[in-house]
Amino acid sequence: MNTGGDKTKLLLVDDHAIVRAGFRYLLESDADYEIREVDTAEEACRIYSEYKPDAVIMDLLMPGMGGLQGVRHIHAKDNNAKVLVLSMRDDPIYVSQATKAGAQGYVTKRSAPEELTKAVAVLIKGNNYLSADIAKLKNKSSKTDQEKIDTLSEREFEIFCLLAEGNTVVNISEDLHLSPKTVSNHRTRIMHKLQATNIVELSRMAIRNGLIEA
Amino acid sequence: MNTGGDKTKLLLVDDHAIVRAGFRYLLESDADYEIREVDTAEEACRIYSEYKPDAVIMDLLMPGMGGLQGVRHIHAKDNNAKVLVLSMRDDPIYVSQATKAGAQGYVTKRSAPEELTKAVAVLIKGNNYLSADIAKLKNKSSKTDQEKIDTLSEREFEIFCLLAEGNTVVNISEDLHLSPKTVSNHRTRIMHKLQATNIVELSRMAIRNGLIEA
DNA sequence: CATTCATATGGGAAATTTTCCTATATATTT
DNA sequence: AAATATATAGGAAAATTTCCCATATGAATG
Repeated sequence: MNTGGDKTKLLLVDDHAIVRAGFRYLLESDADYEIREVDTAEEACRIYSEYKPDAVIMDLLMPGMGGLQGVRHIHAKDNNAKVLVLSMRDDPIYVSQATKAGAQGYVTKRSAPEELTKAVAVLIKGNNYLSADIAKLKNKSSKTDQEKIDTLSEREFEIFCLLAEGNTVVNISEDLHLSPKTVSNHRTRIMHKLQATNIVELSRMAIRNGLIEA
Repeated sequence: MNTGGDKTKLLLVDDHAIVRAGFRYLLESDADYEIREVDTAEEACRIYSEYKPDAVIMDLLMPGMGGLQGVRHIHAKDNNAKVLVLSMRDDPIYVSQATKAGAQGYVTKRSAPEELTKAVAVLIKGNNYLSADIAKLKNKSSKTDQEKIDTLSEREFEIFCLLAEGNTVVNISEDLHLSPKTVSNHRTRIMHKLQATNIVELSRMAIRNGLIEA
């Protein structure tokens, strides 16, 4: 923990030196932290046990194992570890993934500076923090992609993947020995279930969720 | 190298044990290799210098640094390293990337078993190997995505990105204050120039090339 | 300077695709 | 036995896409 009178220790994990420098600047002007920086999740895992930081600030998109894996590893080492995830994306795709991996907080590059320091303070007190813009986005799309995809029947899921890969209705109907009408109707149902307004949204959803590759 | 009388040493890098097992089986029934397996590119880099394999067989899509990075690292360690890239995708998107990274060979999961063993043998003799199906695909789509995208005019590129993000023709026409007919005609031209047969292919091309996010 | 060329713009008509509604068959659950 | 979910597909209307054409404009070229 950090029960003594010594400084609160932070570990800053990001592959961009500029981002680390920015975060360090913000944090140091907010409170008297002791901060250590590393540029890979691998390195973070390596020094975690030795450095024993009060909180880790972890970027998600990094070369190597990536931040998500990093969070998992650190959480495995110390299930009281406090990890604030810093996403360089706008959308909250990784929020639930990060939470599952063991993160207590989630902010994006778009978050206001005060939010970033506040998030760190909140985590250190032992609470969770979800950035305001992310919370808003999460609400907007009330259901996650995964939840929507889960409502598809087996056949629908099969056709969903084929459509997402760019196969045409006629193509699929030939592959599956069905009438084009059948596939076309499945298609419409799938779009409804996934709340997609066109086929491109559907395809991107499949890509985002790792069902197919771009 | 391996000038002595000892066995030819191979390093098999793939995160799927089943694939490694399959490759090992094929290789062992082809020649008397000494084979070592690892499941990450990181691990491969770590043991490369110590194991000094005559050739490395590397999958591209792996958790962690990924195969491409792995090839680069190994090539940096030993610029005589022989690396056969094993792609789990059908399309040859990564061929030039892999070659640039320092790979001497490229085969896919679709390649015939004899091709896989042949590729390894060819590499060890010091030559390059490109699998037949990949060569065919490369010819068919003689132009790379980038080259095709480069043929788009400014307006076309603008509309290309909007379409790729899932905007409809009518939507775009309103945004750009154009007739839906105009955008629709642009759309058709774009599809021709990019040799896409439908809008999903177009979108995936944009995602693959980092123009938009999934 | 006239001409050629690429580009941007859109109309018209045909072809295709998508949607919406309906209906049947089958399997599962209650 | 009845209700429910799913897979299948037809018909008709609506929407989209393609293809061909035409015009306008600006840049490049002989």
